[in-house]
Amino acid sequence: MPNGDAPSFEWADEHAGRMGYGPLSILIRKLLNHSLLSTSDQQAIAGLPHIVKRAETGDSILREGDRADICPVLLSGFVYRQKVASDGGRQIVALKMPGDALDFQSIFLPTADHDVRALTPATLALVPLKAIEQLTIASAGIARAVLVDILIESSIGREWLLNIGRRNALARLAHLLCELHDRVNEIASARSGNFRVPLTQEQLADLLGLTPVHINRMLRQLEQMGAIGRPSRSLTILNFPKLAQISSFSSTYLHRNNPSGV
Amino acid sequence: MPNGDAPSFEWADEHAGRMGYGPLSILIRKLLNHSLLSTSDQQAIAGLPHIVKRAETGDSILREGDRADICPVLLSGFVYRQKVASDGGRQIVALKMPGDALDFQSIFLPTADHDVRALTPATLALVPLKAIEQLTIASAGIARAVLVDILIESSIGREWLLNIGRRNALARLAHLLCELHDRVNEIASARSGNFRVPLTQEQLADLLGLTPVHINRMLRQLEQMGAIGRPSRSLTILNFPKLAQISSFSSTYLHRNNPSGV
DNA sequence: CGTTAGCTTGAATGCTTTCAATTATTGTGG
DNA sequence: CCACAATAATTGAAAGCATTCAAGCTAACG
Repeated sequence: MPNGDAPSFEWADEHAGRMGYGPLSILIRKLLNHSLLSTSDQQAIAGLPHIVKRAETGDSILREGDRADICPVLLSGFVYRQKVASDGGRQIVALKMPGDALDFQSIFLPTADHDVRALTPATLALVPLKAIEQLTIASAGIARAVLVDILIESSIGREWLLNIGRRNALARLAHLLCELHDRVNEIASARSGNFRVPLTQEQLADLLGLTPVHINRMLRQLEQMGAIGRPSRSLTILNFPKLAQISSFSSTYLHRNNPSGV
Repeated sequence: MPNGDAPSFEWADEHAGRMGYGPLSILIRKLLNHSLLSTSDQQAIAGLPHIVKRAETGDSILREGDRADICPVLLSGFVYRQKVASDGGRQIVALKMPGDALDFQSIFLPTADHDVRALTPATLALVPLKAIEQLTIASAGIARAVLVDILIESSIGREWLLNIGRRNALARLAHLLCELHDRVNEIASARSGNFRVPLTQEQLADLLGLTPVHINRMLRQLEQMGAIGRPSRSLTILNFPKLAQISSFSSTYLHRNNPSGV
């Protein structure tokens, strides 16, 4: 049982229920970031049957090999996908933000190929896959929005491959922080500086294909450059432009267009 | 102009026109590997308007920043996706095989986030995106098949992240070769050993986040272990089990299920 | 038959890891 | 409220895997 002290990164809660759409309104908001949805589409999503559930840090939400029949939607908190190598080495292969659906994939691919775990305390809406599948069949607009979501995650994955494969440790770390900065600003109303990154050094290492020790040294370097701050045991972005310069960051791969601009 | 000597890896040609479905029959076969398609769905795909075009090794098929209105389908040969870092470093982020559609993404995301280039001489069927989009709207079965294709590519991308992020050079290389072996056997009728890999050492390096020099040394090591052969300037897989053992390869991430087994 | 792209090799360098030990922070229980 | 345990962060030194640099070689192509 968690005590009542919610950690940061619960912005989703600010919006829960807004627009009269209930918990799933955050999913609608997220989809509207890149896709157009008719009022009836939005109502259909809001009306999806679901159970709200709480997950604590580290909890497993989906396991490799599972055959899921529900699709969790992240209402608040952060979550990651991971794969584990035979020698025990772990690689985090995706980070998901509030409003993201975590397992559209299981609609079509029966067995999960990776784990999903809570990065921070999180709240989830568990939606039956059947219900989502029916919605995508009933509405081309919703099908489209779901697909765009999947395509953007793929695009991010490709950028990560470039990041891990071709950048040195410092640039790699800076690049990840830039992406986090941009993605978080997408859901929270943007306040450019200062954002507390909810990742331990070990998690950063598993995200970037490095070791915790080396992450520590690179963080210190970024701190000395004034790019980040590290009050007590946390990590904040202080100078986004500097991070972007170090990593040659360009956000085009995030595909954040206003959908009207089609 | 190419001379008449087709390189290896033109298996697609063996099937062109088979089943009376014309050039796109290979796309249908590929989709049938993982999805069920009604006869009318298959006919609809075969009937897609298209232009057949030839691409030579290294030709650019799609460029980052492009706004494509056609989706190339790979009829024969191999193709890869790449991203380029600001320092010129290149990362190959996907390999595509005959029968694969190369740019479903542009239906929904207007600007390309990566390049697509020919790895070998290749033939393409250029299909108007509009036509594909209409098909996916008209047939839930086709929409599903297209989506599954995208999801499997994503799954492969996640495995690549694990491979590059967490395995050493030798295992990384062995793992890639195992994947190629399996994916090629999926389209050609499987003959387990002996398969000529159409990648230069430089391309292998760009695929695995390594340098050509180190690839060379790792190849020699694999050769000495009897896992691969290197007649003249080419590369063949001799001992798949050995490669699988070196890299702890498991093919589940390829999601090759018979679609009837749903 | 020369040219060229791709492959091979050795030596030196270096980025990152590994190992090992210490310090700091958070949370818990007395 | 303080002591204690547990997790996370920090640091230094040594080792190692992979890169870089530079040169020579080989196969393929025109």
